[in-house]
Amino acid sequence: MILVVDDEQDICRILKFNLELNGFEALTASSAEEALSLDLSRFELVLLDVMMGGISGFELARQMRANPKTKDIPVIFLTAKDTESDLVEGFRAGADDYIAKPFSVREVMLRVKAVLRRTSRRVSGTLDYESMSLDLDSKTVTVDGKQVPFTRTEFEILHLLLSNPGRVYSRQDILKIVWRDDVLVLDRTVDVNITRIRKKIAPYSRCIATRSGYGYFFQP
Amino acid sequence: MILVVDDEQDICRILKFNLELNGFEALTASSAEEALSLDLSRFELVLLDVMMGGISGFELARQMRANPKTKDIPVIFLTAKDTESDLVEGFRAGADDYIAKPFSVREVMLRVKAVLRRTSRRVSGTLDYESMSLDLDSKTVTVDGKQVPFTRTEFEILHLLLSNPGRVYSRQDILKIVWRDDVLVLDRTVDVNITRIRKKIAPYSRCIATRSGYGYFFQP
DNA sequence: CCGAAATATTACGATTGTATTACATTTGAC
DNA sequence: GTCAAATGTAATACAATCGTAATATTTCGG
Repeated sequence: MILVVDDEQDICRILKFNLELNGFEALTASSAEEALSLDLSRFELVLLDVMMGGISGFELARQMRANPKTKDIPVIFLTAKDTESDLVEGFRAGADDYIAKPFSVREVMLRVKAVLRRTSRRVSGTLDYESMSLDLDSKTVTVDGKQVPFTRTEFEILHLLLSNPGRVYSRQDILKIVWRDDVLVLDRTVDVNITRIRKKIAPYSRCIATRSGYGYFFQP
Repeated sequence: MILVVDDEQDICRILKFNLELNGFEALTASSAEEALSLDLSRFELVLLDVMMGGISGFELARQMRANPKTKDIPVIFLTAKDTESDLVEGFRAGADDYIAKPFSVREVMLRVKAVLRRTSRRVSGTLDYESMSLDLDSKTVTVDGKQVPFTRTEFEILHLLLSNPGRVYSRQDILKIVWRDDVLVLDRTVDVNITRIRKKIAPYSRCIATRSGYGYFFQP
């Protein structure tokens, strides 16, 4: 789900329409205040206008960064201003990208996809939960000090879930991120892999939780 | 120290700012000519725009490869062009990676880290594991006090794997690091060389481990 | 509690990925 | 140029992985 925040209604409409055309879900808000009234943690990405009455886009982004629940959500700024100080301020506020108005819709879509593709999955180091550890360099999983053999697919799924504990990923989300674009696979395949992962991380099976009707998530 | 070469001032500024935010030192140049006026040998990595007035990024990379002092400095190309032939020319000119514009800043940072991690190999001294020793100066391998004849390719691969025990290197990683940039070789070639290495280090064969779907790594 | 829908589990065959061998081509020393 | 070593490719054998379908179990809404 993508959130568009802009005080120009037309821009909100155009972006929402095109995002949906590209297979994304989208919601709009016409001010930072309206955005703040929403549960921001459920968005995967925020497209954010800088110049708005009331709270500015920069300020909203800063507030998002300050909140643990939203600090990792990527933000792309939309702005007519493109002077150096604004760019710097934008990135200081935590921009993942920057698009100057007037923009082409096509360019926005490209950048959205580019940012989402890399969203919040670390590529190096380890992810830990209690005595379970996932090493991104050696691509190994350790439970209670014992190394557990994981296949590539299983590893990638656990990596994804563990990257955002508590966040629910639909089967489609998981398919989009873990599987390559060109392979076509059934939703049910995810279930099977979840079962395999649960079996392998035995003591923590219940940490891979199911949200019936929605998908899966890692439950600390 | 990382050098950013791009004729768009904004891009230079954004990248410099974010590199510094990520703990790197960075310098910028707005043309290949300006870059050449610097002492390139002190940089660990160069982010290089392809399309620039005057000397192109490709040409600058070629000149760097021709100079023994700079030939091993990794280069990441930034480019709006993304057709296959450009990719081929890029890698021929010595690219370690390739980022198409528009890019997300987060992605650039990830790739910078990835390239630096890949290329951080010691060049002198010895690498030891139990009774196996790899001498980087004489380029010889010794197992149980006996010198084992290694070919150049085999030596380089073992060197790489032994540089980061436990870290998984994909076949593409290995190809990029061990083979010359202008040589085009199949992934499967790596398999064959791994087999040859395993045979030669007999007692430690199983230390060269396979991570199916990912690549190979040295297992202490 | 009941039925329907969603999820879990299992087994198995197809697919993909890896190992090994043999062979052809290239390289380099003499 | 010749020979031997080096090295990439292709062919084949082998093994692991992964997706599907069939079946069991759980969850959800009333």
